[in-house]
Order: sequence, then C-alpha cells, then structure tokens
Amino acid sequence: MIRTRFAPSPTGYLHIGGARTALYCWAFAKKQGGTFVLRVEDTDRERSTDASVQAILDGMQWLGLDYEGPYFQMQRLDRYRAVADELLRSGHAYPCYATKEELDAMREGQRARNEKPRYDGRWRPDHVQRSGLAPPMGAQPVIRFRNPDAGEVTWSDLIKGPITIANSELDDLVIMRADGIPTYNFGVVVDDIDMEMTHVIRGDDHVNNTPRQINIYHALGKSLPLFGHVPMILGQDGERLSKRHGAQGVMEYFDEGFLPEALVNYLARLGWSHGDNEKFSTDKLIEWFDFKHVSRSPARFDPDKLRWLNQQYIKEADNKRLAKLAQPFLERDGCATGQGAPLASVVALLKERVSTIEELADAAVYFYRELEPSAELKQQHYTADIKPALEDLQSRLARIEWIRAKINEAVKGVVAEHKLKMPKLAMPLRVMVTGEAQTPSIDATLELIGREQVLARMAKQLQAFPA
RNA sequence: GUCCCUAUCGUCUAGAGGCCUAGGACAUCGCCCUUUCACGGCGGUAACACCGGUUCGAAUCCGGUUGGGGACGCCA
Repeated sequence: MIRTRFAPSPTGYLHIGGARTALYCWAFAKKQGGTFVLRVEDTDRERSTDASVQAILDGMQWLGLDYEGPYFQMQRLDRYRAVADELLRSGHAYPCYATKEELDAMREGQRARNEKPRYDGRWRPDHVQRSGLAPPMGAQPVIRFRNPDAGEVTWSDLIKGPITIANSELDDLVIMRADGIPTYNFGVVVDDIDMEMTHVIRGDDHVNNTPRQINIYHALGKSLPLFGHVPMILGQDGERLSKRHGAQGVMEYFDEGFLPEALVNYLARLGWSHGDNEKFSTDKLIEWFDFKHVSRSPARFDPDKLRWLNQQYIKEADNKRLAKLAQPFLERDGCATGQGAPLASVVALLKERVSTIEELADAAVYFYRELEPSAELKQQHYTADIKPALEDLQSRLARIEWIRAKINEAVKGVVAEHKLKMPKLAMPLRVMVTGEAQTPSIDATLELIGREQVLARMAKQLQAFPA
C-alpha cells in the first residue's frame, strides 16, 4: 500500500512551491490507490502559528487536495523521547553540552579557514573519555546523533537518480533539544517510520538532509522509504521566490481571481509534463502522473502562462459559478448586482475577454453603475457631426421592443439613414453608455444595461457634445 | 569556501543513439475574422551552454569547463 505525505511547517501561508510538492505527492498516491497524509511539523515553537496552520488547511482545501490527518508533531513528543532514548541506549546518540556561543565561535573559525562549518564532535563519548571533559553542573544537554565517520550514503532518487554523499561530509546533528522537542531531521524520520510512509517526496532543499536521515533509519534498524526530491520553483528572474515576485501564498491567487483548477493545472505542468499536453483536468493528472517526467532542474514561475490557463478555464466555466465568484469583487467596486442585469448573463458576455475573475468583475462595472468617460475618449469620439445620428438613434431606441435583434436593427437603420460607417456611430454610442472604448458587441451590451439606463446615459452624454 | 544537484527557443517543456533540416505551449511579431477590444484561425522570429571523447552515427552516453540552483542551525 502506497503512502505519501506532505509535511509543511506552519510558519506562513501555503507556498506555491509547497503546493506543487503536495500536488505531486497527492496525485501519485491517488494514482496508486494509496493514501496521502498531511503532517504539520510544528516543532519550531518560535515561528509556528495557528493562523498558519489554518492558512495551510485552507490552501489544501481550495486546491482540492484531500488527506489523512492532519497529524501534529507537537502531539507526539513522548514518541520522539522514547526513540531518542533507544538511540542513546544503543550508542547511536549522546548528550552534548556545547553552548550556542561555543558552537558559533567554532563555525566562525571554520569558515575563516575556508572549511565547511560542522560540529567537531567534542562531546562524543570517545572524545570525552580521552579528554576527561566533564558535563557542566546543572546543564541540560541536547542529544546528538552519532553519525558514521566513514563510508558513504547512496540512494536512488525517484526524480534525480542515484545520489551519493560521503559520511565525511556529515556531522553529528542535534536530534533533541534540551527542552525535549525533536529537531526536524529526527522528527521526520520517526514520523515517516511510524506513519509507514513508502514514498518521501519533498523539495530539493532536502537533498542534503536525506543521507543524515538514512543513517538514522539504519541506526534504528528500519527499512528505507523511497525518496524523491522535486526541484525548486524560481521567480521570473531566476532567483529564489520571494515577496517581490508577487503572490506566493496559494490563497493570494484566490484573492486575485484565479480558479483552483487553473492553478493546479499550471503547477502540475511546471516541472512535469505528459507529452504536448498543456491543459488537462485533475483526473488526467492523476492518470498520467509519474516521477520519470518530473524535471530535474528548477523552473521559473511564469505569471503570463498561469493567466492564459486561467482564461481557458474561465471561458468554459459555468456562468452561475463565475457570477458567484465575481460578486464580491463587484460589491467592493460599489455595484449592487441584485438590481439590473442578471450577473450570470453579464458574465456570459464578458468571460471570453478576461484572464481573471477580478478582471471579469472590473469589466462588468458599467452594467451596474454609470461610468464617466475619460476626457480623452470624449475628445476622440464626441464630434458634432455625429450628434444628429445619435439623437435619431435615441428616439428609435425609445420605441422598439427591447431585445438584442431589434436594437441591432435600430443601430443599422441609423447607420444607413445617415450614410455612416458602423464604427462611426458605434464608438461614440459605446463610450456614452459604458464609459469605455472596449466592450462586447454594442447591441448585446445595450440590451443588458436596459433601456432606461441606456437612454438616461445617452441623454446626459449628448450634452457633452460640441455644438 | 566545501559538498550535492542541474544545463533544449525569452519562459515551461517534448526528446530515453539514427524517426530531429529539434516538436508543442506561453510570450512576441505579422495576416485573417470583426461594430471597438477580446476570443478564434493562419503564419513568422526564436534553442540542443562550451570543449574533448565513445560510436558508422550524439540534443541523447562519458569526462572536463562554464553557468544556474540547493545545502552547510538546538529552522524546517
């Protein structure tokens, strides 16, 4: 039975990178008919917050990633203590009394000598015996894992292939703090063993932790899960993703009007591929997902492509659903969507022209509220020669049956009567009624805005025409 | 600095020795459609980092160089 997990630390929102890793784990488990587990690694008491836990849960839910759990490491402290004791008894771990200041000084010296900073093993039992070093009175020690000195650790990474790291590169890592809370590398191993993980899929930044963890598995006499390290996501400039690259938290994409299926599709496709397929459903992702096609090098996040995908999904999304999503944006813009044109109809008219729900809402404003055209637009389209035609149209619109076909008929009638070209009449009309130069076709737009509003806006704007 | 990983169009990628005069998508440019703007359709520009091997043959295998990313915490 396949079991995978996503193990974020609740020190912020659910990240784009983390979300993609979670998505891959989830898709793989689903494909194999296995289980996907969510485990919150909250052992950093300084930085972990309940708000972050909630943000992660919200993000997972929005993306549609269901899971077993969540489990919390802080609720498993007894278990880590027990395993640490086991390691102590078997001689695979030992207490260390080195102070933070002492260790900082040690590393500083090593860096100054161009050496790799690492714990020098000063409290290793054999060293203590030789040097006669005695534990300071009353000090609570941390527990360090006694890493093997010689040999090397090799594993076949699900994504990167064989990776080998020499034990001589590794030092004795702290596994338990003085207060009895485990550190990352230890908590992970204990949990992955207890939770019977078969595949440990995580970010590239953990490659260097893997040999340390493998050594702990060995010391515990446990068999290894399979490891897979997915590359990082970089900003457009190739730098590590940070605030200046814009939205990073998954829910920020919700706030900006992205559809979860678009984000999922984009994230799935960023760093993984299935031939030439660009747009595919989550079901297809599950059906197709494999580690073989996960790329081995970091990928840059491309907002343009995400927007394009979002547009594709918006175009085919249900109008009622889109209306519901757009409504909060419209209300924020001071539009009462309860009156006037049904929002779903407005959405139907606009959805092919926008990339986000936010843009959809922005484009819908003039259906609910009068917008004053800019001075530039008036200057460009409000000309004296066209005024008679507009007045003619005004009176025709007052008489006809208010449906798109008849409105179209009226507009075309005026164009013919006054020997005009269509844009010559349509553009000023568009600007007068919507305040904008770019809208869907004018007859459909007028129909939805409604006769009363159209005539009122025309009458008002006609006064702004030159004489 | 040391160690690990990595390298195809601007970006995401297809490609697992001959199917490649390197394919798709985003972006970009042009044309068409058009009642504006979009959508859509058609077409164009654009890449195997470099140097050596292996092979009849290399984008694909090996080595090196260079570039990029990551790690080096009582953070995860």
